Amino acid sequence: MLDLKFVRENVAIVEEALRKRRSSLTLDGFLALDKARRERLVEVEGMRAERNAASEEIGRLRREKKDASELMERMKALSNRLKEAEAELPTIERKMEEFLLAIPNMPDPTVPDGAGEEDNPVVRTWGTPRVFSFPVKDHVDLGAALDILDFDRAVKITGGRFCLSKGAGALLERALINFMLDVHTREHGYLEVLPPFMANSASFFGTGQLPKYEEDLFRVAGTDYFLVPTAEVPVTNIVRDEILAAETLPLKMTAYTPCFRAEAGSYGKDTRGMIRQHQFNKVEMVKICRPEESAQELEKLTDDAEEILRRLDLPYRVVTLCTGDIGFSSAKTYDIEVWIPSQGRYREISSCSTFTDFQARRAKIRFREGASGKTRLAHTLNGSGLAVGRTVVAILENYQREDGTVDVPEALRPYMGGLARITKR
RNA sequence: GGAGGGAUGGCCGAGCGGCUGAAGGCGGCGGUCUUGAAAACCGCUGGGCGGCGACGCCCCGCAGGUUCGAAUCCUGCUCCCUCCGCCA
Repeated sequence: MLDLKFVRENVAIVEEALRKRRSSLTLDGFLALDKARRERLVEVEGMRAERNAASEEIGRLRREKKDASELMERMKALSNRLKEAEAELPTIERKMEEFLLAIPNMPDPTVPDGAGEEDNPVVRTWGTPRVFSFPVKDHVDLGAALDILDFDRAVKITGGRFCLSKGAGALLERALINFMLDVHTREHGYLEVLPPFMANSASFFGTGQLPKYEEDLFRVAGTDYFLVPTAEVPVTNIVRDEILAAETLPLKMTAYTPCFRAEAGSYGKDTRGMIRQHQFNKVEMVKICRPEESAQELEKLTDDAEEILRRLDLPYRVVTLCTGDIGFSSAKTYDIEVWIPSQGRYREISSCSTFTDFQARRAKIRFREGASGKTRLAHTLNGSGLAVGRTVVAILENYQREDGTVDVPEALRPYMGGLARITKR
């Protein structure tokens, strides 16, 4: 959510940002609504002030055992008029709220202008895609032949866009989770947390998934709970409605969770394999920091995610999402894309964003400035470190051998009981 | 699931319907004292909205209601705690 005052005073700038985001939203009517609200407010508050003063006077009179009945009579009438005047406010305020909640974050000035994915500039590339001397298989064929990925059984158990991992496949998934968490906690200074895998609607409002993106979520029937689509939701909301001490910042947390996404509107996209699933594992990194630090923290966060790929020796590149491709709550996002041999292209495996104070304002995440004692909104950031399912895809495909077996990356072997190669049982 | 008890500021904790945005304590900040620190003493110390400002308004779990006036009374909801039952 943007600051109401900022929107009021910078309508042209906000509309320019919306245009750059290729958003169809306009601020038509916003200023009129805001004006109406303030006029009403002045009127109502004036009446309240009068009522408060009179009530005090009545209290004084009664303590002095004097008659206050005439004043009380007058106040009864005022009170009724006040109720009428107040009645319109909630409607206006609800409309204002809807307006504000629908406005996406302002893109950072360094975010390049562009319409979509194809306009995202490449920031850097690491590693060289391996040249295979044999026809490459994709992870579905590799996984089926090795009997470590079973999509058919998953369909029977649940349905499409689910996966059943078995044997070395399940072990690989578990090893990756442990490996990623260990690197982030032991070497990058993050605190490991294991949050609930469901969160209430207040939390989803806090990080911006609600009210706009409910159709992407799985709701637990008959409750106010939704399955988490990313650990960002439960972990960022750890500090919702809190005023943090400045010296505790930056807060750096990492969490493993499964992620549940309805993937509405992605029919026909990535239907094969485990690139796009309703449920996938992910290790997430979340930071809460001072506004002055957030730009630098985004760079570090992105590097923390890249480090995992470097350790796994998987070729990747980093792109900056352009204004047309950036997420609703994000001010700036780097996507890390890993090389997928079967597709001959890079695919997103991590998304690292700074939300500036956009989430913090919604979730009321503040900190107390040591010097002034003033409370300020914190900045929030998060990034995948990494999406585990897609890492499995990348490893199977990049480390495949001609005979259909798959080498285990050096860094993972200690996590897999020393296993150096995945072969059919 | 059944029966009780509770929800007040950064924390603990008072609060007959008017003098309570809220006693008192702790913590924090500033000062006196001290070579320095501690102790002692003094003062300050919640969040938000509107206004250039003086100032005004809102907030005692949430939402309604009663009343001239609600932290205090009433209704509904949410959450927490204790005991019993069930259960990984």
